[in-house]
Amino acid sequence: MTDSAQQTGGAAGSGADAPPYRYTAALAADIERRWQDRWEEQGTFRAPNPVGPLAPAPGSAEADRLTRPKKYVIDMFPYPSGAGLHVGHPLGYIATDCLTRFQRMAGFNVLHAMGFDAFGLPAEQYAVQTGQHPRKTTEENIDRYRGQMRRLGLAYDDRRSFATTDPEFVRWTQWIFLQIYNSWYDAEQHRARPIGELVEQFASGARPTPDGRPWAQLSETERAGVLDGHRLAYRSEAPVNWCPGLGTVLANEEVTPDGRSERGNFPVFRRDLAQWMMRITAYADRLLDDLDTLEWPEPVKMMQRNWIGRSHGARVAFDVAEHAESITVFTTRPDTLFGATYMVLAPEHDLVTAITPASWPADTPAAWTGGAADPATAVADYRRAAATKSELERQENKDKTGVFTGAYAINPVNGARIPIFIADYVLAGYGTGAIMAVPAHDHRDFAFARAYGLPMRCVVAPDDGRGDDPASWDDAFVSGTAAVVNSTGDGVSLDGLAVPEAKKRIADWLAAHGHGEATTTYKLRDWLFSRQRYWGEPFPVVYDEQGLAHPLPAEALPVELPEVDDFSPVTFDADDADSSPAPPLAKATDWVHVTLDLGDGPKRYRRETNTMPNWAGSCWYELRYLDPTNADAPVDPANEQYWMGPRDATDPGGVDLYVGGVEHAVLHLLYARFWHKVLHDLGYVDSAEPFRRLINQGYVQAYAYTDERGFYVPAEQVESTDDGYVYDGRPVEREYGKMGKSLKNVVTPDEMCDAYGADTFRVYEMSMGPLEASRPWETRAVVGSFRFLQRVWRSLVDEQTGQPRVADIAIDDDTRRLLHRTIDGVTTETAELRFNTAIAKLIELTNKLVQVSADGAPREIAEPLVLMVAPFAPHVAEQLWQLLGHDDSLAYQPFPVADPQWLTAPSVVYPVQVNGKVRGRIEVAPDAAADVVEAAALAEEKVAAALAGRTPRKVIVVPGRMVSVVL
RNA sequence: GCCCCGGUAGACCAACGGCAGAGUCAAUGGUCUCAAACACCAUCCAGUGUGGGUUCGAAUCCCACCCGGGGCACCA
Repeated sequence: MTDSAQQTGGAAGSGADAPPYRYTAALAADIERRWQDRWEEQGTFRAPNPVGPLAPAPGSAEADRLTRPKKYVIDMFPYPSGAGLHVGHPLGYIATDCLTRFQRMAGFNVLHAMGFDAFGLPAEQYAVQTGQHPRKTTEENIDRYRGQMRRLGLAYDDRRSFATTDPEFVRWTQWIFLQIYNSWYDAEQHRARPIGELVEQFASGARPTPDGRPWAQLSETERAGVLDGHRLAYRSEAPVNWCPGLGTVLANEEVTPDGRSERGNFPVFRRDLAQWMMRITAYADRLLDDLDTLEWPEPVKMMQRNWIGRSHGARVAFDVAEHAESITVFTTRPDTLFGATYMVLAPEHDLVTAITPASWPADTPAAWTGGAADPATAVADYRRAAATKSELERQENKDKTGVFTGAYAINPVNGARIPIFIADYVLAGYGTGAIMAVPAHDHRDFAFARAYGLPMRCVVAPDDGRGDDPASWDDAFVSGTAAVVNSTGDGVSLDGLAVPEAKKRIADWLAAHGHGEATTTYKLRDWLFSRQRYWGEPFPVVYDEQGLAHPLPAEALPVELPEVDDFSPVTFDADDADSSPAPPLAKATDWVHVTLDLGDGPKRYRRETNTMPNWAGSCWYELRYLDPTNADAPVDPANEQYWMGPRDATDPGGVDLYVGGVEHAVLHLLYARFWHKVLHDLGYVDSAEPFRRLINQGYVQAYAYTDERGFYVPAEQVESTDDGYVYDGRPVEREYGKMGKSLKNVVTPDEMCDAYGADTFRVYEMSMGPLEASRPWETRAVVGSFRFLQRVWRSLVDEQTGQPRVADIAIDDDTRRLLHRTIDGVTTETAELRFNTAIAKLIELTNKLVQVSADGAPREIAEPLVLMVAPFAPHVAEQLWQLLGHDDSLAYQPFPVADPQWLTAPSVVYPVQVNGKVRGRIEVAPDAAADVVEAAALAEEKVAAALAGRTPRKVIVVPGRMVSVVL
């Protein structure tokens, strides 16, 4: 496992007697440094904007670029961690860089930029430990990232880079927050509108207030409360995910299914706390439906669909027998209402206590009571047991448990008395927290009914031959298409209807009789937007003495973080569910208490001390690249329209290509879509979606090795022997996974640049496989890409003198055909991001070039080869281009175009199959008619022998491909 | 349990339904070298996870199963 570069002291190709101009790591480093400097000096990759500070001077080269079609291609920007980049991180960056370099040459105006998602926990935790300000840590890390990226030759527009922590960026993040705060969702028009328009509706009486009083009679506090019920950003006292171990609350998306924090894996508790929320649920339908307009990987779309979790069904109200209460259930199968034989409430359901009677009804089966003497005890015991069960235990144990409440409900369609249970298989947080149980047609209800001896009633006729007696079934019969039976009651009959029609009829009946209505529920919940952290965007909000929130005016932005001595929130024992959040900003009392004039004279106010979650900046950064220096708006509409606007009526617009890891499938991508849609509704952006096309790059994974004690050993020092893997003379176990410090298997791009140069590293990463595929890192294989570039170099440059050895040497037709086939293939493959096959074709052409270049390289091959290599190995390509006699950078040289004349061969060899086996080959003209080919095939010696005089039943000629003879 | 993605040479990966190999690493032999490394030349290497089906013809399309990776998981 020792790699060759290390054996030679760190730099490949170097040797005491190497020719002075051999392409070695040292020469590559020299070339790379030189071209990186030149690109920077000349602003080579600056993309012109239509308007604003980045608009080109008339008549400049950039002005010409504006006339071309555009491409906007970015990667998910990184959080700059203290560890720097390892070889896995830049996979996507290199891919978009190769693509955009190609697109520039192919005639597009290309916007390619990179920034930093720089708020976040690690810098803050470091600050807590060391006292170093997170800004300082962050800036140091960003500098390091910038250095590493520059060294890879990534061609970004340097004017468009920023960090989300930059005060100018924070200013617009806060500004967008205020736009969201000052908006409401008009469910009739399906779009966000300014809150002022809602106020007008209330004031004019066009929209009644919640309690019917005229708007003018409401107090200021009451009005604020009403409006908070509509604002897209609002404060609410609601159950939130409180994580004592992190000292902050978390969004639902940041909590794992087993109830722990995604970061840190600490326990999370539900607590009622006043927090900022984002009304993302208002956009549930559009976030779901618009997925269809996006070119995204299907798994990502599916994860978002699952997360939004829309389901259509009905709410049905069941009266409780001998009670004034009624219980509303949500069901997706209202057509099976006649099959409901019991009801289940979540243990936490509000009405449980109210409906539980003092004693068990007569004839209550012992199994239903949980062994308790009375229902109240049974319910209390069960609730306690359910509460102490962890989410994980609930999941692992799928056996249905529950207990009878002693109460009965009345089925509205037939008046049947059905027992009401509580059971933890019904979740408090979904639907209404109550279900009607239809054991014959639901797997879960079936299992519960079997366990507790509850009756079943078949109301959908099985069409799989199992018969219509549920007692004889092994499981529920679930069908969305079969016919409904046994469903005639109080003025309604569903018998004979197929399930979809039955759903509709019963919904109409329920609505007409006041028992319910068709409805839609979602798993998606509003987005918790407060964090008790220091290193985040402050909210641009203050509170007056009554506690009413006041947004700050745009001129007051950005609200900057105060300097503090202590960056830590008060953290608690990770299991201390009773603790309460205390944000670090609350300690900055001079900052918190301010005197402001918000229009009615100077008054005392208190600042919001929570900060925004670190998703805020990434919700809109793709817009800021478009107009990074705009001081009047997040982005000028003309610039947004040019780079991201919809292409046609069906196109949502957005970034032309977005590359990043699948781990952001729900969180970042859902939040960013939400903000974008709000900005779209309010008229700030033309595009309806932020990211038109998305590709998830694979992971670069690596082997890690553990010794007999289970400790990781440095992977680079492990050797592979016939007896297995050995470290320091002792056998070690190999495992495969992520690259990371703790696994001691990190390889950095800097090491690869030292050993081979950035161009080699780029070519290697791109030739490892398709972008979407994960692949194992193998340092020793990098040398293959190095050899390729070395062959290109050696063919075109004299290793002794450094002079070009290119000449106007004639090439034969076969070579010329290979050249044009390569151009054709590389163009297609590169445009489609199939870089591995594009590079393979370039290697093939290079190998041919080596063969024909004994006395010098034919210019006819050399020039297009250099241009085609350029997207992948830009530095060496620039150097060669210059040696070929060109003064300008090749960044905007037209990509070679294949001549169709040389794409067809002078003759075609057809394999001839007889009964599926290849028996011979014939060579004919490429445009030979089918009957000519057939005649030639049948006449071929070996084919004729195989035929042995028999007449073929059938002869198939596939033009250009093959001949198949069937006997 | 359900849903995705993937199984092709020792490894990574190619192959519009048409001769399984474009390319890379490794291995083996050679050239160069005092020797090695680098470099170069040459050679070796699989019938495509398994079983069916469709077809003149299947790695490719269909069905079932096995293995690996990922996602969801009592969502009514």
